Amino acid sequence: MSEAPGRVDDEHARLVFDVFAQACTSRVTLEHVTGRWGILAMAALRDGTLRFNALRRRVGGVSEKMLAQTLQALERDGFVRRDAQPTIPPKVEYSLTKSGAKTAELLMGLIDFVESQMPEVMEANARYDAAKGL
Amino acid sequence: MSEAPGRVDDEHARLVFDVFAQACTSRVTLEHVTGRWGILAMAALRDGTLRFNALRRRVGGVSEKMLAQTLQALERDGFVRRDAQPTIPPKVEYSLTKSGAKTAELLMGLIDFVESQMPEVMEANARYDAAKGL
DNA sequence: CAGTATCCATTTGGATACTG
DNA sequence: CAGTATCCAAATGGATACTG
Repeated sequence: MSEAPGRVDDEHARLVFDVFAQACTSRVTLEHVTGRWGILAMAALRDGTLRFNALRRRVGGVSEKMLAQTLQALERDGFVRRDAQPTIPPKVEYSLTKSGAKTAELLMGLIDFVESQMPEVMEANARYDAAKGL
Repeated sequence: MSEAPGRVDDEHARLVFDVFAQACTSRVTLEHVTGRWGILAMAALRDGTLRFNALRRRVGGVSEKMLAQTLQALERDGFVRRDAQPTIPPKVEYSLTKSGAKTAELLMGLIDFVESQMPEVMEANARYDAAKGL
C-alpha cells in the first residue's frame, strides 16, 4: 500500500468501476420498467387486470416472445403479479403490484411531461436538422 | 372507398397501428432520456456544465461513440445545450436546458423510487428464482 | 480536445412452429 | 390460451484509428 507498480489509472479505474457498479444495481431493474415494452406493459396494466393475449393486443406490435420476456422480468422484480389458474384452457391474469403501481405512476409523470414537450421537441429537432443541413 | 377487398384484419391492423404510432411519437424521445447512457448523462449534467471528456469520465464505462450519439440525440431533442467554442484546442461544454432539467428531475424521482425498492426487488428476485428452481 | 469513421462481436428481437 | 423453442435478420455497442 506504499509502492504503486501500477499507474494512477488503477485507482481511477477503481473509482469509475465503483460509481458504475453502484449505479448499475438498479440499472437492470430500471431498464425493465423503462424498456420499450416494459413501459407499455406497465401503462396497459394501470387500468386493471389483463390476460396475456388481451395485454398483447392492448400493447400492440409486441411479439409473444418479447411480451413473455418483459412480463417475466417485471414479475421477477415484483412490479407485476401473475395469477395463473390451472384450468383448461389456461387463464393467466396480470396486474400491477403496489410498488408496480407506484412505479407506473412515476413513469406516467415522466411520459406525460415528455409528451407535453413534444411540440418543443419537434421544433428543436427541426432547428437541429436545419442547422446540420447547411 | 366503399368496397373492402381486404379482410377485417385490415381495419384491426390500422387500429393497432394508430395506437402504436400515437404512443410512438414520444417513444423515441423517451428512449433518448431513459436509455442506458441517456439517464447517466442527464444525471451527470444535473450538477452543472461539463466538457465532453469530463462528462465521459463522470459517466464511466461509455465509449466515445455512444456518448457522442447520446448527446447528439439529447441536444437534438432540446434537453441538452451544446456550447462549442471555436478555439484550438476545441472546447465544448454541455449543460441541461430548462426542459432537460425538469426531465432529469422526473427521471430522478423514478430512479430514487426504484433504488429505494431494491431490497424488495432483490427479495422478489430470490423468491422468483427459488420458485423456478424447484 | 472533441469528435468521426470503420470494423467486428454481441445482443436484441421477430416470425414461426410447437407444447401443455 | 399461454406460453416455450428455434432460427435468423437487424440493431447495438465497443475498440481502434483517424481528422479538424
